[in-house]
Amino acid sequence: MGRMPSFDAPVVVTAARDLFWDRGFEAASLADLERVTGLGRSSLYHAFGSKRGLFDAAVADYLETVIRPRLRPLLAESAGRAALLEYYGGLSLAVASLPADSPRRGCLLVNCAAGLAGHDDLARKVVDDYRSELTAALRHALAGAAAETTPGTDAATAVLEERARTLASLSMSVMLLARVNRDESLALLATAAAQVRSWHP
Amino acid sequence: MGRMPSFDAPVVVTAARDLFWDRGFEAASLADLERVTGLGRSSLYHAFGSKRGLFDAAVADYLETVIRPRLRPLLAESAGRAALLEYYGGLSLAVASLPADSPRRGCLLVNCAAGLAGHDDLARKVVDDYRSELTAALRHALAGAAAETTPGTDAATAVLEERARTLASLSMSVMLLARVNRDESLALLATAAAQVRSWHP
DNA sequence: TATATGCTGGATCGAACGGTACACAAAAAC
DNA sequence: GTTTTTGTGTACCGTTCGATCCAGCATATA
Repeated sequence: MGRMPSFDAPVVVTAARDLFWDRGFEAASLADLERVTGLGRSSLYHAFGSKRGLFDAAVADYLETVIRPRLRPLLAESAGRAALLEYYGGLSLAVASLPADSPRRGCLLVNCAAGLAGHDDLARKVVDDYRSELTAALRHALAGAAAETTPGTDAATAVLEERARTLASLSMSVMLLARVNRDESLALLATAAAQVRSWHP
Repeated sequence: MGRMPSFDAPVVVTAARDLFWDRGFEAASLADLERVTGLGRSSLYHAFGSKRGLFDAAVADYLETVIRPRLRPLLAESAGRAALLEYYGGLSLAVASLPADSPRRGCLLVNCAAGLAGHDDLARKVVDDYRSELTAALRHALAGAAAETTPGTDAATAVLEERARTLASLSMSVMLLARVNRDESLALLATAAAQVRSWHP
């Protein structure tokens, strides 16, 4: 009973997500959101309640369609050295192939860490959960790699933790630099891959 | 000829700098700037021309009074292992001692990288110059450390470059995380110091 | 077809935004 | 003391912000 929405919700969220990705939460205006989604204010507010509601939906979409597909191979049972190197390869391809004016440069959540998360506890938690998830995925693949290259010896968990933390931080810096200096971002990705190779030759 | 300013310019710039540091360029309103500086709009515009002019002055002050004093020891003739470890020690102290609601958490320029620098070429250049300066300082101290621990052998420049890039990236991540998860930020600083120790035992 | 329900377009809201105009006050120059 | 130059306070500019309201329309249910 009642009229059906004339838009496709996932498409709208994706369009909004790319705008937030590019501009950040505050700098993305409702006029911009109307433009990129093709929806009027009424529909936007009816469907998402507020600008923040739309942003939250965009973040959820970002995690599910951008972040997790990238991390999934690192979490596979068999993940190890090769999965790590493919992770960096895929990231390099993405950074290198994006046009300079693409809205999808860097990472929505890394940008969020420097912006919203400074004063919004909810946003801070989302960003920290992302960091945690990224670190866990890298840790898992590092453990697998250690089992491959030095079979039989359990890697010291302290070493594993430090390496995972290091790689996660390098990934975040890569995303930060992607908006500032693409060549440096790519060089950093190469450095991260080289680090993995030196740990697991 | 003419009236003297009734304010101390460096004090005003410092106050504005701390606000920009905390909120970022766009989220710091003129009303906020009036409040923290104690000056009226007229005086602000008369002295700095625009909000952006004040921001640029704040960035210059930030580089000169916050960044460069920290990097200077790394650039000393004698800089090496000890200088690097002291650099991380100082950073740890700063991150650990700042109250959770301090405006001076993280790094103004790292925040800028995720915000303004995305669409402002001038800001992008300032941020990239900062990255370059940070990397150069770390590279210099790493070269010194290599000369200390393995005297006589010139360190391979490629290795030096990768290590400098890694440490610079870790520093930027530390600043990013300082606004999100202080404990993780400190853990990352400890990891960076441990990395230096493992390279130069 | 009648009705109930929910989507949509457009107008509009009050608040906040960055920026400006101008009269006045104060101090240096003469 | 007069003049000249410059800083300051106040009021206000037009624009944009996120958000809301409401009339009208489309459609699933009965």
